[in-house]
Amino acid sequence: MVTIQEVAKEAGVSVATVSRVLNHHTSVSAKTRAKVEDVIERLQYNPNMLGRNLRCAESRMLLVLVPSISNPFYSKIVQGIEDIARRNHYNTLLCTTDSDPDRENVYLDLLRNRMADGVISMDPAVDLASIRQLGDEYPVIQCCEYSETDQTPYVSIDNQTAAYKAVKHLLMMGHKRVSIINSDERFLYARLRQEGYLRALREFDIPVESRYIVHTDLHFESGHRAMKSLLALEERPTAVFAVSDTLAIGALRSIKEAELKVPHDIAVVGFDNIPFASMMNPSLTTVSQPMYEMGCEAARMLIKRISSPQERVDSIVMDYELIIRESTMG
Amino acid sequence: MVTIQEVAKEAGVSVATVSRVLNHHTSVSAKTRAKVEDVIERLQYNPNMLGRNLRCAESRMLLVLVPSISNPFYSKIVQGIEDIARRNHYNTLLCTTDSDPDRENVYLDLLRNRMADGVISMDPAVDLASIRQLGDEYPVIQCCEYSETDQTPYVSIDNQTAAYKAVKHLLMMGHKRVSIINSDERFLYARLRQEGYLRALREFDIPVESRYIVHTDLHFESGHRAMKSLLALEERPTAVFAVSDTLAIGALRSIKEAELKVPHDIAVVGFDNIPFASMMNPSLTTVSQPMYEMGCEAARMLIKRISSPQERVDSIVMDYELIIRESTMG
DNA sequence: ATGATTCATGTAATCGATTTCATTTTGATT
DNA sequence: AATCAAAATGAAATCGATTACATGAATCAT
Repeated sequence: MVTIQEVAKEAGVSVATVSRVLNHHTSVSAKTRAKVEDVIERLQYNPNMLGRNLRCAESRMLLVLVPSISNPFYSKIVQGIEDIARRNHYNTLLCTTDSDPDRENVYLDLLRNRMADGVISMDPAVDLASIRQLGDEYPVIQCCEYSETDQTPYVSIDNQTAAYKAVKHLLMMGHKRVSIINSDERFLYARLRQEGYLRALREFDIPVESRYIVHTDLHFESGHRAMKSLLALEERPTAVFAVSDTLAIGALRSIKEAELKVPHDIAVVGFDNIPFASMMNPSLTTVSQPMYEMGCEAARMLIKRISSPQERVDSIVMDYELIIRESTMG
Repeated sequence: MVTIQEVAKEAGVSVATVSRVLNHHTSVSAKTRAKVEDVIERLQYNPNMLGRNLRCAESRMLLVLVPSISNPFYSKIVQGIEDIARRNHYNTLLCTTDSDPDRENVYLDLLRNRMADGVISMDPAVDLASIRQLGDEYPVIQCCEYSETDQTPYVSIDNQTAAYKAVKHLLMMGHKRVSIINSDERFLYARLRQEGYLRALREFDIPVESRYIVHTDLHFESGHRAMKSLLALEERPTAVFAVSDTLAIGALRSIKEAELKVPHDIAVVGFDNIPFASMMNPSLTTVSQPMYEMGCEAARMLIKRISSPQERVDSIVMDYELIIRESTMG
């Protein structure tokens, strides 16, 4: 492996000069610069970042924690993060936690071990207490999911109102028996979206029925199963609000298997507007979050936090949009 | 930040001893070990991996190149890679290239800059010449896509036969006008799958018609558009083989918009068996690759290559399975 | 021509770990 | 108690870069 020393020797200069050339310092004569660059080219020298990073006490890596990359919701966000990161000469370390605190902790060690300069967490199952504590010592940003009580900066949308509007859309179409397929209420977004659901029902004077409220995880199969149980009810719902498109897609499948028609027999609303939502048959009404932009903002916030740790960064609440498609409008 | 020096001083030993404790060397007395571990705990010391890695001339990072993480096909493979990597104390650096050679090259610099110890490339658009060259100097494994001519180890399936079987399945059901929605023939998998398609037609004495062969990229919208143009043909096909589930899903959407029935009017076969395939309406017949296992194997091969560079690693061709669902069987 | 100033370059310390080699300590054997 | 091998520990070199500081050369104003 070619090192800076060999380049220096070959070019007949000191390593300091080579380093200056590498880092585009001004105080190198054009002649020397040319000579060094020539040798670099000829020897095919590539600087060892471990050396540089050790010396500069940075890794130029951003840690990104997602529950899973199978959920396309996250991939757009990650794209935004990556674009901003790359533009600022950071690389991203994308880690899937499967919402497992142990795995999560292994990854957070990368921060403690200086292999990453900061972290963006999108995992709702994150141990919020430990994130808060980590946030005291390291740059941490939360994306989508966050804690209401502590001061870790986050970027998110108004989940409560978004859910409220989605459910209101169903109620305006005359539905009286509206179900919610929710994920675990441990997660803030799940609680908020359920609040939105309840708020809409209240506004339309519709009594809350616990049999219409189901909890599960975010997999297709779970949505499938949840819907199946709802369909088995004596008075089955005529509309369903799923807190994630993946759940809604599973639900659609269940409804089809029961040989019922969407939206005629049952209307379905999802959440996230993943690319598949528009491809479903019927296509899925859903709440669209500005995923790419959320990723960008999260990355910007993190980089700002890293480069000026004393400056405060404000949380951001972004806009969303209810996208009405076939699954609610025949 | 707490360093090994501070731990050493606090514990009243040399840094060498602390290092030995960290690395579980045997020649440390139980008493000293306990004392040091105590201090480590008390000071909340976390070793700086940049220091260690510089010294050990390794980064313990595996670079994984995928065209995009929006395609769920890759996420299962990546899971396999990650599991094996973590088990061997490697972290993975997941990078999306968007099949852009420039971006790809930026990521390969991570290898040259010693921020990664090896790379698994899944990008079919990879510049094969540059990968081969890289393979001479660094540990490189190709996954799914590979080069027939050079010796970079790969893990893949028999794409030609898999495609052949998929198309044969359509022909056996009596279809005479079978179309293929393919991606770019620059890619080996695209060429092989097309060969399989041709082989099946030949076997059934069906003349090849170029209007039934379309090329595009892998996005939904492209499948959607491609299908639309096929439907506009005077004699439209009665069956379609799409070389990717994403294309097939776009095609399904097109067919639905044309108010035709699948499989009654047109049968559709996809490729990859992404999780969405079984959720579609109708559910999608497709070729299932052992994605998770392929990822595992690729990671094992890469790690082997890294730890014993002189030893040869053999390429692996894995099994696949044709999964027949509603989109071909009413 | 001289001293001050700027510019280009080099020397050597430094980042935080590991590891070789030398030295000290321990403990068993006689 | 003396001897010696084995075990435990420490001093210092090392990985490959950056950078503070020193130094020498060139430029400039007077």
